[in-house]
Amino acid sequence: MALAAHHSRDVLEVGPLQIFPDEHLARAGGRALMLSIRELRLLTELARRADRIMAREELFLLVWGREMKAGDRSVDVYVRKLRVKLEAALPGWSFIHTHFGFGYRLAAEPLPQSNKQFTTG
Amino acid sequence: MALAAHHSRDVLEVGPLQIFPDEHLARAGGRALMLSIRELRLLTELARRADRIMAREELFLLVWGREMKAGDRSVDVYVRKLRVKLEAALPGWSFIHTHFGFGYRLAAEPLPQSNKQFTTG
DNA sequence: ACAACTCGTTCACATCGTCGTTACGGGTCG
DNA sequence: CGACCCGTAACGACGATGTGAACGAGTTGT
Repeated sequence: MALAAHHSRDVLEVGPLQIFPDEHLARAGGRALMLSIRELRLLTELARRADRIMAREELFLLVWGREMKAGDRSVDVYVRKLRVKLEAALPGWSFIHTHFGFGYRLAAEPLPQSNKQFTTG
Repeated sequence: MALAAHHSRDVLEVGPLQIFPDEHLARAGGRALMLSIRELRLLTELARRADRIMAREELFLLVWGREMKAGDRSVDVYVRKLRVKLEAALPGWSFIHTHFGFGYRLAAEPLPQSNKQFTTG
């Protein structure tokens, strides 16, 4: 626990997810994710407060750098994009959790197994 | 102004339950619970007077912010919702106890083991 | 310069979650 | 046993969130 202020040099880890903000790169179980700037930025800010609920307004301010206008759905849309890519990279995991009326929370949680998928036959 | 208002910053603990009112979040043994606004609010108010019996009218006033009308069953319904989620998160524990004719009391109590579930054979 | 592509933004519609309510039945107490 | 208290499921309405798609601006490759 050296210094606090600049997030630089850091690696953010959330379960099998690794995020290297300075390198503009995120890895899922070692494999690099193909994320756009906004996507990576959003994931990064979520990861900085992993396992805590973040309001849309807070996220928007951190990622877009300006106040969020009422009714703006940008955060939702990008959460969706992230979910699709994370799901593709790490099926069986769930990362971005909706807290109705509050915001989103990032945390690596295994998906409830729906044991009907492997019909080993 | 450092008066009563600072329920903030607090963590309410009841056995394996943790409640972070400011963060709109409650945890069961570390794992985040998915509660709605009302549910969280009700749990919070119960937790603030843990182990003491609270009348429905008192709870309603604290959670809904207005007087409870006679015959209103809202508190009962939300107690039920909480019980379901707490039971799912921490089976083997009992949290919200009914005091017939008086109200409810929050306290973490281990469930009496009904040792008939493991038929080891 | 042009075409092909990526990205960000915005919209419209679909789906889901929450809330307050009600009804019914079982539980509890006198 | 009878009156009341409580547990519980279900409903409709409303708002919040999920989702796919269109559009234009900017970028890259040729």
